[in-house]
Amino acid sequence: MNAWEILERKSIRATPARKSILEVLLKERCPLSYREVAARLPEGQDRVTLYRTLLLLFKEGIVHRVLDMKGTWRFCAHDSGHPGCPGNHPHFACRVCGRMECLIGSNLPFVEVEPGTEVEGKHMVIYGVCRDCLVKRTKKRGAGSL
Amino acid sequence: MNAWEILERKSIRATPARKSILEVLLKERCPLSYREVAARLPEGQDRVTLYRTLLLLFKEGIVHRVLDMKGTWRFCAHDSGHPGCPGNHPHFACRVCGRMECLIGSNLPFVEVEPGTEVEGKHMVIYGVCRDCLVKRTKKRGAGSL
DNA sequence: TACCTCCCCGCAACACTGTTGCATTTACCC
DNA sequence: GGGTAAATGCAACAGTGTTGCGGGGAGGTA
Repeated sequence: MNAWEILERKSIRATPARKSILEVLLKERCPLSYREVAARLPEGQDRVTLYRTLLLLFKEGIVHRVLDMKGTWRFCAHDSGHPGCPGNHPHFACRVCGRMECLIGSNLPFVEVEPGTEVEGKHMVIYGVCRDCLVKRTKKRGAGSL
Repeated sequence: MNAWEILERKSIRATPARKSILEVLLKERCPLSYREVAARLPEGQDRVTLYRTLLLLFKEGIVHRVLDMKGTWRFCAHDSGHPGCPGNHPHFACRVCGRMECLIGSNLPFVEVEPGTEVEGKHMVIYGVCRDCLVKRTKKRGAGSL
């Protein structure tokens, strides 16, 4: 399903700004910060419109969002082929390149809370160094020690 | 163990600012934001010093920190009676009052990541409405319907 | 087609968290 | 008590995210 169809199905006006923002998220399958989305949009896109659109897409359930280790929101769209989407999975954040990935394979585990508490959702971020950055680091070390 | 002893044991200069900040965290057992810590300190405490001190306490392993649902760091000190402290447990964040609690009872669950990835840590936040806020809400509704 | 209304967009301004550089002051060791 | 390295306070900055407001465009109605 493309951006236009998704917006149409939710009865949201498919304006150029919304279409292009959603297209960016549909293309990149990992959670992007507002800054990363902006970098993939034609220059001149208003900052506030981008924020508002991301929030709209989130509230409509079209994308999910997760906080990275810097405290900024990242937004991600998966098509409906993934059960439990949007959002019901842990995420991995690379400390080196800052990239984040959805760990689609596993669902968020159950955690017991104090009785009488109303649970609305949960977030889980695993952080460390991704494979690409580990490889780069190893290569650098190798070159340096020659 | 009091603040002075903790700092002494880690060979950190026990300045008044550090002692009072650590005392606040030792007293309140739930993760506090810089703003909440500042509110519990005598007025006039410098913002930057507070940030630097919180970061120092975290890096020294005296406190742990966790991101709340607004993307701000919260710092928390537990004494060493808790196994896996500091930090190896999920947290609960109340959407209404903003308060956060440590779910000391359970450890962070294992999650499988892509092979070749280096995992350094993980964060888990369960969000919803805490018991106190639920009670208040119920009372309000009750009063309104009379 | 003309009009009208609602919603989207862009701009300006703001609040807040967190960081950096630098000069001054302080705690600790001798 | 003096010297030194570290801690503090101040000013300034960067970045994220929000709010208010006016203009303009899309879509519906007559």
